[in-house]
Amino acid sequence: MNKIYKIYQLLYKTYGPQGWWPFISSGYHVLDYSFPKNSDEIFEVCLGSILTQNTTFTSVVKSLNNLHVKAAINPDKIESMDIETLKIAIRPSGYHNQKARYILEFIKFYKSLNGAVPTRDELLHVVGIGPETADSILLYGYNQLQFKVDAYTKRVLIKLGLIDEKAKYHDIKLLMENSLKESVKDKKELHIVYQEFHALIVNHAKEFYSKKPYGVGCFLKDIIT
DNA sequence: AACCAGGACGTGA
DNA sequence: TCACGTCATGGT
Repeated sequence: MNKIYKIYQLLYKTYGPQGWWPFISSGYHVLDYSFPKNSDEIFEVCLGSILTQNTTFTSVVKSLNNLHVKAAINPDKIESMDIETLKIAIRPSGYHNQKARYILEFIKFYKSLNGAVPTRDELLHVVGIGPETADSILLYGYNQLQFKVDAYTKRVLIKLGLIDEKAKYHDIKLLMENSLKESVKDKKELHIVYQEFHALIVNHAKEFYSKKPYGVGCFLKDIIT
């Protein structure tokens, strides 16, 4: 068994299932992987994925609630909104000028899909959608086998000596995906592992990797060596 | 008060 | 390609 999967197992045993993506109407959904249930929830994941760039999800929830009370977690509704109103609604999650534009750019793309599943490459061509946001949308919104790498993932893996400090997004993504594919053969189970793993890393890193020096008290170091 | 949060883009070298 | 500045609000 490879080290990456060992880390997953230890995190899962320690923290349990995370029910990662919270929905405005139904909240977290621990051990229920039947989400998103409809196009409204898919769009909500896309919106949240953009809004959460370099911000905490608690701030994103405030923004999503602001939109929700206007019944505006909907592509047409947002497009027809006054842009200043949109900016005010998403202000809690920061960068409201940029993110308002990103959201409107994404909606144009989203509507052109007509319900189809976007490819990763297509998403990357939308202004405001980088690798992590694309993977977030695909993994949590469209149930695709794309591992989402974030700053915490990199930080933890560097501390454990599993990647180089100069490792790039794609390097880390490949390490995670290849390691997990090797350990988990069932596709549905693998998808669940992708979702839970990212959530578990964030949960763990918030405690042990958010302030310097990183990794103090991190119990993952024990099983790696 | 300084620092960082579930990043992406534009610029110059 | 790559390092660096910028974007903004909220919590610790």
